[in-house]
Amino acid sequence: MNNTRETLQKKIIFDCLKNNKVHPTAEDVYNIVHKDYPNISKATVYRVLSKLSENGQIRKLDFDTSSRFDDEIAPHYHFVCKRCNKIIDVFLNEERLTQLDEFKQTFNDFSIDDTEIVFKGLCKDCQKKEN
Amino acid sequence: MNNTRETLQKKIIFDCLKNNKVHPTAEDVYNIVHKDYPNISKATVYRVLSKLSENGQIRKLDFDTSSRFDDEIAPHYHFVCKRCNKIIDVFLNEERLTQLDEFKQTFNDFSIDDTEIVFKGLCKDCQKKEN
DNA sequence: ATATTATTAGTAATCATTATTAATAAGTAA
DNA sequence: TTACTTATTAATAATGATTACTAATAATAT
Repeated sequence: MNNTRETLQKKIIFDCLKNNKVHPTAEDVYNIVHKDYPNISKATVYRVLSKLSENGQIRKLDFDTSSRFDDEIAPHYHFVCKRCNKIIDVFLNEERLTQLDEFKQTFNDFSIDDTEIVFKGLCKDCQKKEN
Repeated sequence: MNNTRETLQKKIIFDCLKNNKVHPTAEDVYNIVHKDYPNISKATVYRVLSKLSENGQIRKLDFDTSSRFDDEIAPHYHFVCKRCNKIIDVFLNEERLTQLDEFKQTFNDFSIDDTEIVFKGLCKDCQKKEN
């Protein structure tokens, strides 16, 4: 006997993330699913997103006033534009990943499970507008 | 003519950060300064900390449910213990800083001003307790 | 010293998130 | 299929962090 249940709400919310790869907030997800499923509760969205990230099925990103959610669970990092707040995924190549791993092993005071890297600056479009 | 004023409150709050290098939240700072200056307002603490970080005099850290503030403005990164929530400063040596700079220059889609890195795992003490 | 106005204290308002609770429905067993 | 157990949900209240508001205060230019 399994103590979790497969519900329509969980499927809807998970699918929403799969179809909206823009790092939406819980509020964003609620607004999207609300269009097609107007009686889904906001608390359900928060709870399901929270549970999914606990289970490692999605990632919770905490570099903003409200948390954002990412269906991409492969190791990657983020760039945030200071002007338009756009978020761009940053993947490291093999060489960089190796460097990062080596670096993490140089610490004796702690063991590292997760690494979050956020780059901030101006995206291409906003650089143009700045001139 | 300067449109900002040097107030006792600003000095008290800035000094508080200098004397409490534990990455306190705004609430923490309020509680500390409140002991010696009971009529300082919580809104003032929030406003002054926000202004100081805008001016680059302190750093605002956003890896928690509430923002934390750091008087150390030299480039450095952070480790957060998942168990006891302790925060440890992580400084990169010259070699690593150079690697990071090189990496940042490989992007054509954006320019990078700031880089925030948060490592998460277990600190030495909590690793022991885990066994 | 006076005038101007940036800043503050105190508090209300807002925003994001979590807790509560009665109703619902997923999974199990009869 | 039907009944049963209880995880999950909808709706909403409560909480916690932060910001907005406003009259009073005090830093600085004149």
